[in-house]
Amino acid sequence: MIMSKLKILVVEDEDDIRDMLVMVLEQADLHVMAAASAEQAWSLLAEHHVDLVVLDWMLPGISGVELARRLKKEPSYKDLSIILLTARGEEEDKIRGLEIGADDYMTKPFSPKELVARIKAVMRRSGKLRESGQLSIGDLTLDAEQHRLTIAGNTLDVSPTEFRLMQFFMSNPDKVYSRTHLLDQVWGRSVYIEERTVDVHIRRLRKLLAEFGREELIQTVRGFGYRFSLVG
Amino acid sequence: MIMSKLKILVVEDEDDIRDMLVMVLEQADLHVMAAASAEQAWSLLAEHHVDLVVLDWMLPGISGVELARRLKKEPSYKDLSIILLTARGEEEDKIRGLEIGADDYMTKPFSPKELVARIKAVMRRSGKLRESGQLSIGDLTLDAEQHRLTIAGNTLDVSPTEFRLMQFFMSNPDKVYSRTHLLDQVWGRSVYIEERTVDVHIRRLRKLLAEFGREELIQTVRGFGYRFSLVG
DNA sequence: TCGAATTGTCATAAAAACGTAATATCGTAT
DNA sequence: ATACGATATTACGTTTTTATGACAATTCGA
Repeated sequence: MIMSKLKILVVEDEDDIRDMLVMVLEQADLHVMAAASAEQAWSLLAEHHVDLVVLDWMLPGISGVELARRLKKEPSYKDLSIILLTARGEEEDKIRGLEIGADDYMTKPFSPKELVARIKAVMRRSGKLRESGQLSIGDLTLDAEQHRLTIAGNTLDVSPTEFRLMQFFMSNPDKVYSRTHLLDQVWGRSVYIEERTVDVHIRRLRKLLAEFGREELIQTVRGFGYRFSLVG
Repeated sequence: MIMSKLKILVVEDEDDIRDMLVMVLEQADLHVMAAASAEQAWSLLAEHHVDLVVLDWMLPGISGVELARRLKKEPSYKDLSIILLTARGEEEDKIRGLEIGADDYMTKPFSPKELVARIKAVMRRSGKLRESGQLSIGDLTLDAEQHRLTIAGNTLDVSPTEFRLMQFFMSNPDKVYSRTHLLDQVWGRSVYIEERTVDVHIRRLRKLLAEFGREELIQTVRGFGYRFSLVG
C-alpha cells in the first residue's frame, strides 16, 4: 500500500542543531520542514499539513512550551503530535512538558536513532503510522491495516493495548525489553503506569496464545523483562 | 544496545599527556585504563583483558620499546595490539617500532581524532571491532541484546547472576580471576558476599555446560581462582 | 444512557534465584 | 602414604521476582 510520508516540522533556533535534525529525519524517510522560531512555525503550520512537531523547549520570543500550549488549545491542531526537546535532564521540564500535552520529550543530547524511534512510536500510538502491511512470525500474522492478529488462520480477539504490545514484539523479535522500555514504547512516556501492569498484559496475551499452544512465544527473562521469540 | 567496549591501556609517564589520552579515548566510547610505567602496565595486563595498548616509546625504567618486545614474545598476548607513541617523527624509530611488532605508531604531537582513527583501524584489522552485541568463543555465543546464551545453537537457561558471570568470563577470556576479583566485577563492590559463594555459581555454570560436554571451559586454577578458556 | 469491554492496580500464590553452611573430594607437600 | 588446605557438591532457608485472579474505574458502543 502506498502511503504518503509522515510530515514533521522541526522548530529549533540553533542552525546547526536544526540542520542536523532535518538531515537525520530525512534520512529516516520522513517529510521534513524546519522553522527557526515559534512565529515561523505557526505560519508554516497554517499553510501545511503536519503530523508531528519536534519542538525545542527554549526558543527566542515565544518559547517552545508556550507554542505547545497554544497548539494544544487550538481544536484544529488536536491531531498534531508534539515531541519536546529539553536541555539536559531537567526533570521538572519533562513533567511540565507532558502536562502541557506534549506526547513525548527528549533530552539533549540524544541519539538520532532514539529520536526516530520515538517519533515512530508517537505516530504509531496516534494511529498515523500505518506499519507496512503484515508482520508474520511463525504461524502468527499481524495485519496492521486490518488490525487483526491471526494464528494459523484463526483470529485472536485482542484488545487495543494487547494489539500494540504484540505489534511491538513482532516488530522487534528476539530482543529482551525491560518493563520500562515496553511502557515507553507501547504506552508512551506521557503516562505513568506501574511496571507490574506490564506483567498483567503479558499474561493476557499469553492466555490467548495458550489457546493455540503458543504461549512460549513470549518469554520471561528474569531480572530483565520479556522477549518475543520463536526459539525457546 | 549493550556492546562490550574495546579495552585500551594507555602507558605514558607524563601525567598531563596520560590524562589527555584517557579523556580523548573515553570520549570515543572506549574502555580505558592507564599506567604510568611499564611495570604497572604489566600487572594491569595480567589482571584485565585488554584489546590494545597505546604505549609511549620513552618510559622511565623499562622503556616502551622493551615492553612491546616482551609483550610480543609472550604467547598469551599474541592478540594484543600495540600502538607506539614516539616523540619526533624519527624515521628510524618508526622502523624499529614496527620491527618489534607494534601494529602502528604515532608521532607526538598528534590529533586526538587521528589517534582514535588509528585505533579503530588497528582493531578492525585484527577483527576485534565487533558489529553486533555478540560475544562468541568456540561454539558458545552470548548475545547481550537477546540476553541469551547459546551453545552450538542450544539456548542455555542461566539465571541473572550466572549470565553476568558468563558475560564477564567471555569478555575476559584466558585470564585467571580470583574469587575476590570476580565478586567485585560481577556482583559489584558494594555487596559483601562469602568468597565460597563464587564456587557455587561456578558449579552451576559448569553443570549447564556439562550438558553439552563443555564443562572444561571454566577452569580451576588452584590457589588463584578461575579462568575461562578454550584451551585446557 | 445502559451494559460490555477494556484497563490499571492490588493482594496473594508460586516460582526462581541466592547465599551459606555442612560435607565430600581432590591436590600436594611432607 | 598421610595430613592439610583448597575446591566441589549438596541441601536448605530466605529473599526476590514473576504469575495469577479479582476488582474498581473508565471507555466505548449500542
